[in-house]
Amino acid sequence: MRKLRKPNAKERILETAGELFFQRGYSGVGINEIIEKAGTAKASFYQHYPSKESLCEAWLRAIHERSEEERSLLLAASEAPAAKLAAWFDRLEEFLVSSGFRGCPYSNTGAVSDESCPGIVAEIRRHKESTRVFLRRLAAQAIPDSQRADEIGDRLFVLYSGATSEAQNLKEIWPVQVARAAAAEWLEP
Amino acid sequence: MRKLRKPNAKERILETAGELFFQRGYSGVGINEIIEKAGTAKASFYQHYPSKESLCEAWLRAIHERSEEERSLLLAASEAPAAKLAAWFDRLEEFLVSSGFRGCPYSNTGAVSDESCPGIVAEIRRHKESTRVFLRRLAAQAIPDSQRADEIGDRLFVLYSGATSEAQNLKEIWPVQVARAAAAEWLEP
DNA sequence: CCATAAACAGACAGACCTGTCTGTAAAGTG
DNA sequence: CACTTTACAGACAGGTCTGTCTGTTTATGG
Repeated sequence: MRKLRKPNAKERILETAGELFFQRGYSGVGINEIIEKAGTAKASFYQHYPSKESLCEAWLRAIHERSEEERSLLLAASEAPAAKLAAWFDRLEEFLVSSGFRGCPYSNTGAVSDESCPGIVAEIRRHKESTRVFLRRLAAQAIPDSQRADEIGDRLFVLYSGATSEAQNLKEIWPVQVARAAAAEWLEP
Repeated sequence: MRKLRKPNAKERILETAGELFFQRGYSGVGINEIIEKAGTAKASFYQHYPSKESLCEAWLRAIHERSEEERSLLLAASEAPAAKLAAWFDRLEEFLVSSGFRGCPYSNTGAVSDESCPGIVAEIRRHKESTRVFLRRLAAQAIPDSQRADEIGDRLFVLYSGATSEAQNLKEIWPVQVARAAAAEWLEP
């Protein structure tokens, strides 16, 4: 029986864990399943990640960085701010539909994490605050009054979160469409 | 050693489980802890509830009925619709603060429940749809055009959900205040 | 007073969990 | 070829989980 050694166990683990955490939740997936699906040994896992919690942090950090890139591109684009916002909601809609309405990875993870996982909680806060900043900047591109722009940005943040959450709970897309319509009204006064 | 028999084991279990499920999440609490804190025997538990899942359903049903009562009272009150809505957000704010920003029990439970728990998922949908209807009715009291009232009711629903969710994630109250301000604007055009 | 229902106590099975450990095999590097 | 790094294989400990089972005790209604 030949034993082939595949490189990049760390990345394979992160990739696999990401899919599983997203689909079934952090608490619903075990290390054993992750390493089995990733095709690695348990010893390899603990060589790269000191614990399951640290793997979760790495996952959240990874998807945070990907979304940060997208947002930078969108902010710098030459479209009208309202069009950018609409495109952003379009992306959310496509994401939710194609992933089976699994909702926001951060909120889902936060629902099962308390003060006993400070690293995870910190990643969630970091991402959420960053989302808030992004939406404030986007609002600022459409609204001259900076105080009003911050207020609208915060509203967009809350609305976006609710759309994601309720699309997940109801397995329906209308919350996103309702949110997009409301957001559009805020950006063209 | 005297063995005292306490009546109403079923209710004590439901009460205790409700607190624990709410504080630490459905998946974070085990039967053993519930019966220990409730002061009952395991056999007593399984005499009343066939499974942990059925206990969770009973819990969600119980808090759903309590909130339905509150909503009926609020809808029937003689205040102005905008005042009712403000009062509703006030209640949400107080609830979140006093409970340590634990968020929405339904959304939290939904984050760790998939198609393997159909009863739980059904309870969540039922409550969320009922919340949507409540807010549509409240909107209808302020907005004559029934189509517009439904649209605003749906927006209120999404906004309310986002406020609850992000207050939980950030452990801050401003999402609720932002949502209340936005909601107020919708109700006085 | 006796029969029955409801609650108690707690052991047990069987599965799963995280994390540790020992040892081996393959690849890269000098 | 020797040496080091990386990955594989899998047993193991120690714990938790749900759910079942046996048997005992208390209260209540007829």
